Amino acid sequence: MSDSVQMDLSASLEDYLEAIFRIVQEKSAARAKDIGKRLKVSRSSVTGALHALAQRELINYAPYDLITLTDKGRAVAEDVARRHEVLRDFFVKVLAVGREDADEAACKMEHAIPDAILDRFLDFVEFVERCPRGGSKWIKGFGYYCDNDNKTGNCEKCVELVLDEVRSRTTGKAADGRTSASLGEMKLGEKGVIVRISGTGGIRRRLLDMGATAGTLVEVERVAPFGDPIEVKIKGYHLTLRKDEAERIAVKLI
Amino acid sequence: MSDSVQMDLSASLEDYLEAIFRIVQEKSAARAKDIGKRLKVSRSSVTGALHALAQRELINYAPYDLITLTDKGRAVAEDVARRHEVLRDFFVKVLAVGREDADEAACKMEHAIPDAILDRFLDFVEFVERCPRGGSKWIKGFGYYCDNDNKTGNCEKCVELVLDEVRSRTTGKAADGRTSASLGEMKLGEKGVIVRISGTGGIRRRLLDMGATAGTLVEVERVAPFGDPIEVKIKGYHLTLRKDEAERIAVKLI
DNA sequence: GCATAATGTACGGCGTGCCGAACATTTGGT
DNA sequence: ACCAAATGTTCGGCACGCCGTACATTATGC
Ligand SMILES: [Mn+2]
Ligand SMILES: [Mn+2]
Ligand SMILES: [Mn+2]
Ligand SMILES: [Mn+2]
Repeated sequence: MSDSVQMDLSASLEDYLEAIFRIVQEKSAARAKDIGKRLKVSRSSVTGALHALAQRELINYAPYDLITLTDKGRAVAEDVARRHEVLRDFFVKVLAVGREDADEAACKMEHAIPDAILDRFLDFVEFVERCPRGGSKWIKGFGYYCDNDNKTGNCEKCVELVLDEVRSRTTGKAADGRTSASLGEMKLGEKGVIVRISGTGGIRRRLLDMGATAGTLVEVERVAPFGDPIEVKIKGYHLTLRKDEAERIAVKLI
Repeated sequence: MSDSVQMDLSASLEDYLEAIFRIVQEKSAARAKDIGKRLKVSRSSVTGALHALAQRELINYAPYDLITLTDKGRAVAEDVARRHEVLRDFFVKVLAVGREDADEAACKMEHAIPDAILDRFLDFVEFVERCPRGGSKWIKGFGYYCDNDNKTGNCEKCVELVLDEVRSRTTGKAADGRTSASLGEMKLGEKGVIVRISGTGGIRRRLLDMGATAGTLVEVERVAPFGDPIEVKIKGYHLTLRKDEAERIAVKLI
């Protein structure tokens, strides 16, 4: 359900690949020096890793040349980055860990987490995010529990927060009253739940491949000037859709 | 707050130490063969690791002899085991992962998790366990969410479960109506929150060292025939207390 | 263009962790 | 007591992954 790409890379090589992926995102091509700096490793170590990655056909590598990812390499790198992000989001959004610490820990643990458990982490974060609009109060109960040493009582405060949440629960409308839409109409930062996927093109395939069916949470991450393309996060994956593709996906706003 | 013992062992050596710890728990002394079987590693690899551990004074080792842990070794092993258990408990109790998978994942990730985040995991599990008596319904909401694909609606069912929980919330009495007690009076499996630590002996010190103050959750894990000694879990640590020590710790049952 | 700096690579070395084969010791059955 | 099986150790070898040094190439300023 989750993976599809497995390459059995060492933790070290996964980190090199992830670093290249990030650098390419920023600068379109990576240079050994940047990789070394990012991973706190010497230039000669980078060369060694590049050979290993090139031999596995994960990067395009010629001595002294700029480094880019092959298609296979990008797929693997995206998988690593997804593990990183799912863990980090859990640490930040559920455990209320600071972004820096969360990133550091995620980058250590991403190499050890099995797919099935990663999926659970993702599900849990989504459960927390979707249940009530705008962030669950009961998860705020945890924040209260953490911060205020409210551990002697029987968690009155946290139950109170849950009650607040339930009382204030809306009927699932967006701020402006819309209750359903197509993915193409959603605005930056809005979240929704997939209701139907009408199209028949490659997108439908891609969505099904990653297990995104009706009920799956979608979040709009980026929108280009004229609303095309639109970047969404689904199941921890970042997906770029053309406007006409996005319009074929019916969602219910939450 | 959490650690106190850090030895900078490799993941591999931590696993050897943890294995020895477990085997000694079961059989009082470990033999190389059992270690190898447990870690799926050859006998010669075990010998190598034993040298490394002996050199760090973590095990008592003489060629051909039985293997035991030094005090330092036991302390480090307990720390590894705690990381393992905190993670496993989170996977099982919060993410609803099966025990086997949870153990396997925990044993991979235990080597990569920072102390601060481990503490958060522990806090989160305790938050879930303590909030309402007998396991939080809202965490059952997550189970429901996972199992039944209840993802299209706006989580009505899970809110319903939270409401149930809030309605049925009791005032914090034990099954037989007791509401407070000393740790010495608690029965197997009961949970409570520390209210006061009267003693002045080593226990007070030990509890404070691991950050257990008023408000800390306690669970009774084992009780010897005449209620002495009593084994409790506090902050992920397993603690064995004499009856007279336990009686000096006032708790509120939950 | 050319000197010089910046960057990249090759190589040898080190530490870790694993293995199998050969050898050593202990254990257990007779 | 003795022999065989079980168990433990040593040794050489391999794969990683890192480093520093020396050397090669490329970029940059003049
Ligand atoms: Mn990493
Ligand atoms: Mn990472
Ligand atoms: Mn482990
Ligand atoms: Mn473990």
